[in-house]
Amino acid sequence: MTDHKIRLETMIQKMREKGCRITPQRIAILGVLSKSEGHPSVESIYEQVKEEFPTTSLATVYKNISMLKELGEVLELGFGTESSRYDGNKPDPHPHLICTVCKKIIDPDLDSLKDISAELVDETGFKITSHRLDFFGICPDCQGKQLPGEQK
Amino acid sequence: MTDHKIRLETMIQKMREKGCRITPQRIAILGVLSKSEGHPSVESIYEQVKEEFPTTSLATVYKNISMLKELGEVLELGFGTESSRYDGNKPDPHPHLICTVCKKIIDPDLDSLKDISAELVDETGFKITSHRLDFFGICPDCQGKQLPGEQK
DNA sequence: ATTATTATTGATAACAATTATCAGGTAGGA
DNA sequence: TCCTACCTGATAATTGTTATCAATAATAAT
Repeated sequence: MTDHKIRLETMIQKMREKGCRITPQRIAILGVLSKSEGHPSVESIYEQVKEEFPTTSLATVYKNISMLKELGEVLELGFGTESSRYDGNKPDPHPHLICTVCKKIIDPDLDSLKDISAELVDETGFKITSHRLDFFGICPDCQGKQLPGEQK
Repeated sequence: MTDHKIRLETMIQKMREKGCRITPQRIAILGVLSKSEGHPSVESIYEQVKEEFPTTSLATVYKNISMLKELGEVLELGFGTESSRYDGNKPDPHPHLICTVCKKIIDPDLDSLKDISAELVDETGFKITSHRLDFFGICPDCQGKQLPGEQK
């Protein structure tokens, strides 16, 4: 069984436990989330689900994602006015590296975060519940595409 | 001369250099930004400016902040759907610690970030231009206010 | 100081992502 | 199979922010 199949089953199980009904649209949305590597937007999920269920409404996608957020099964990455991106495979906070040109988002390996977090608790007395760490830059691909001499 | 006076003069000077006109409303907005410690929202800046200039429009506040962002003189902290908060005193990216109860934002001291950033460049080949690091939690004050036995 | 130019202001309309509403449909238990 | 509550789909409402535009006022030139 592939990773994304396992992840899909896990999400379906979580929903069942909460007494949610398992509809075909819901499975399709969970499916897209479990199989995508690239932190899709709602719009992107919507487009993919519509291939299978052409009558699907955008509202349905939003409602399901909202439910998954409450269940802690999806991580939302909001970016100001731009539409949010979602991670259905690693729902716990982790660092992201975002290309500001092509909007690609990748998960770098960084484990020095825990130390920082512990340091903060000592310093401030906060009870830390979550965090968000994003690095913005230009990926190797997009650096190559830049015209010579072009700045930015 | 106080710190915030110096900061105010710096911002006015930056504006002049860009050929911007120095209006009373503009000075008032810069004044609020330079003197506030608590990362104000647009709404909060608006309220403060209106005390001095009651006819001020919200649009004017937005336009001035937008201009300051372009000049690199103010740091915007967006939080999804909630309204953004602004730092006019430390416009370069730095970590924040946010109380999810009272919405207070403080600037903790953390300098291990540079190492992480350098590590990322090596690993991924990205050209990193900026970053964002936020910790969410409950501040000592709000921990005290929680009712005994109350969770979350 | 007066005038001309043009950025800025203030009021409001427009916008875009997300959320709420609600009638009709359907999953899942009796 | 039938019931009932949840879910879907279509669309209206919401909210923070941006665009529009006529009137105003800051600056440079006279």
